[in-house]
Amino acid sequence: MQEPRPRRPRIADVAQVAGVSKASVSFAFNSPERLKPETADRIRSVAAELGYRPHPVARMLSERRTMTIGVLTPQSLSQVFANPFFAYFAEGVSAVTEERGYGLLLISPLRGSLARALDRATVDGVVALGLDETHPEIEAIRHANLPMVLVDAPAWPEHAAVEVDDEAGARAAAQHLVDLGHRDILIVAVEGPVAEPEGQHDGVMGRRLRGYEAVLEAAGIALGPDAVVVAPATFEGGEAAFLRAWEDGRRPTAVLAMSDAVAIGVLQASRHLRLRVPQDLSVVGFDDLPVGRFSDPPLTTVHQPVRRKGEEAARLLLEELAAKPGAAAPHRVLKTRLVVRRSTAAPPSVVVDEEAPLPQ
Amino acid sequence: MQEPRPRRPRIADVAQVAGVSKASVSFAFNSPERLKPETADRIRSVAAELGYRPHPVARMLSERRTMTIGVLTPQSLSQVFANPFFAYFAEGVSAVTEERGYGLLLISPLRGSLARALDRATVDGVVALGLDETHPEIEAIRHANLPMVLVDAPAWPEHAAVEVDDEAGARAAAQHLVDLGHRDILIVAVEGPVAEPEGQHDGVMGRRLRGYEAVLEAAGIALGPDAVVVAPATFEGGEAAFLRAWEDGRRPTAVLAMSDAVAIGVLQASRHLRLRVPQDLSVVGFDDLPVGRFSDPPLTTVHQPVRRKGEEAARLLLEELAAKPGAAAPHRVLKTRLVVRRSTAAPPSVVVDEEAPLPQ
DNA sequence: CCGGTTTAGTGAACCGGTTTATCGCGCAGT
DNA sequence: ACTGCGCGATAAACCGGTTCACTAAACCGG
Repeated sequence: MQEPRPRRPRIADVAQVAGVSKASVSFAFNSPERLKPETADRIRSVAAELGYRPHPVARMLSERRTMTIGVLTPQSLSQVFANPFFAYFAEGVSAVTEERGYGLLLISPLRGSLARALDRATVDGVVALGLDETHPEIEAIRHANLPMVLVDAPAWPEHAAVEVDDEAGARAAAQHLVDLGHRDILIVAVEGPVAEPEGQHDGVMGRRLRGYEAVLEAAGIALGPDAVVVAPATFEGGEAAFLRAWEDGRRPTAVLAMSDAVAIGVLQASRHLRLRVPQDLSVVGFDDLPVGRFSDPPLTTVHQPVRRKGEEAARLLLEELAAKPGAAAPHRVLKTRLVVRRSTAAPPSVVVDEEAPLPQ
Repeated sequence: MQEPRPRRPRIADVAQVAGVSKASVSFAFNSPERLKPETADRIRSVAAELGYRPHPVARMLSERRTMTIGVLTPQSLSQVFANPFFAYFAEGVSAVTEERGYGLLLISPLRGSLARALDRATVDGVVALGLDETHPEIEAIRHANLPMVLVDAPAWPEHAAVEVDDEAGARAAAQHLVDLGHRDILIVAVEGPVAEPEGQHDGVMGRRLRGYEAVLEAAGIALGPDAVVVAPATFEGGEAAFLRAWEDGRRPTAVLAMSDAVAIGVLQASRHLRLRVPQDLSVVGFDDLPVGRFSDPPLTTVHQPVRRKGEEAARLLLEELAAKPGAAAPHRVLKTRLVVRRSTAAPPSVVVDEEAPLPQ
């Protein structure tokens, strides 16, 4: 049994019943000081009686703002949510949008097109996560001409941006393994939104890869063709990728994973394979998500301030919305830092050496 | 340097430049068959030149639909995102909304009021997650008179609902521990959106608690005043709650956790305390989130189809939107099922008995 | 009693689209 | 020559609010 949804009362209905003009009804809600208190009260009580609520879309149209901001992702939402990174990031942006009274709209490709989704999105501005310069619709998106702050994307000058020193973080991770004595290291990259053109990695993952490579090459470690495998940025993805590499005959002593989710998948895979971490295999992640503290062993990883990245991006966007146009677009680069927990150690052979002491 | 954001071209501008009426411009986009092909082309090219995109809010207003649906949560978004359950659920709803061309708006309390947030939300319908009958604003929310499907909430008849047999799931979990021989079991409940009135637990957590209690009491296990502790539904929450219980002198042989996130926190706490799971402590979770497969040991838990719950809810909502009003409100109850992995075993004393064989 | 300022409230324009009813026109049929 | 029809396009109403400019009445001191 469904009560027949009655036509929604509009402002004119309230006005008529209360015997006032539309304007007065509007004032009763938005500028009560312009009305005699008892008039305002009467209008409000009529409104309540009729069950009137201002139509949010109409309000948006005339106020010329939506009071909602969008989070744009080039992947489909089900992919996005499968990566715990996103929830943590969203925690950050929602913390500030919520406090400032903004709603949050998720924007993902609509029938294959991100530009189309953006066109349909009723937002005052957008924080774009991982929107690569090479995205096929980049021109259309730029064209939308919305206030936008870019996160984890090669900055282009007219928009504010917040990113992280990925390359330095990657170097720290690689250096840590090299210092421990590892020479055979498997890199597990994560798939971007779209396959990046081979050889011209410019996104976050490209930068991390460059960091890894720089250190390994400096240490005289050659990177064979099977040095890097890619996986979706999920637990399952990491697990499958490592098992696949193992089946292909790879026997690394350490893994550099480009995300914690993937790293935890690798941890699980190594359990299947009866490899002890860190004795038989070292694993280092990237991101430092909360879940990394709760894995066994706790994950050595590159910390980046994911939640703060979200907050910062939201903050920059809201500032841009408040500012008169023409202001400079700030560009923040946050720091990364290696946090060593328990998933890394010297490689097996070195351990053996230590156990059977040799002449120094 | 910001190019001075020029006034956004509107339909009238395009009409004027193209030398046609507003209606024709509209038709060029929405009903091209009503125009001579070359006219439509010309209009579209003028539009492209001017960088015209139909204003989404205006479009919503006149089409009288927003093509977006809301996900409503009584907690703040930063809390919501901290619980991996939500991401998994959202994965489900976004999978179907996305496929059907709907956008997704997150609705959480606005300056303390969920009703206010709902009033400002431009959505065609809402899936409400964990909206309790006892919510202080329940009347106002009902009043919004929006198509709504309730998830994990005591159903009220005029709305579609999808839930899960929480009590049966809880019973299965408790029975599993009892069968293994546990007698001293700590229950870790999770905090709802608002503190539920003591003694009158009607929400999901209340039902789970009833399931646990029924089995334990049937097994002759008395529940002391310190039998249940509560925690936020996060890794950290579970960890802290167990450590606190331990400090208070509790020494259970098993833990019934009302969520996987909490259970994984307990796993971590037990590592700190040098308790081996499952030898010294058994842990069973609830939800069966992906992360549970990746913990060490993999988590014994009550499976509920979280992702499918999201899909189902979204599907019901979209059906309601398409249907003429007056249709019955379906009410789905999905099944739970215990999945035994490696975090549960007989309690320590029993293990000792087995190691030192006794007369059968 | 008068001119000027407040106060309370109104009418109409506006936000930017979609859609319905209508209209002018060229053409075929009688 | 007149009618009817279909095509292509349009004018105007509508969606449901906010706000600007204005007015009528009440209030004020001199």
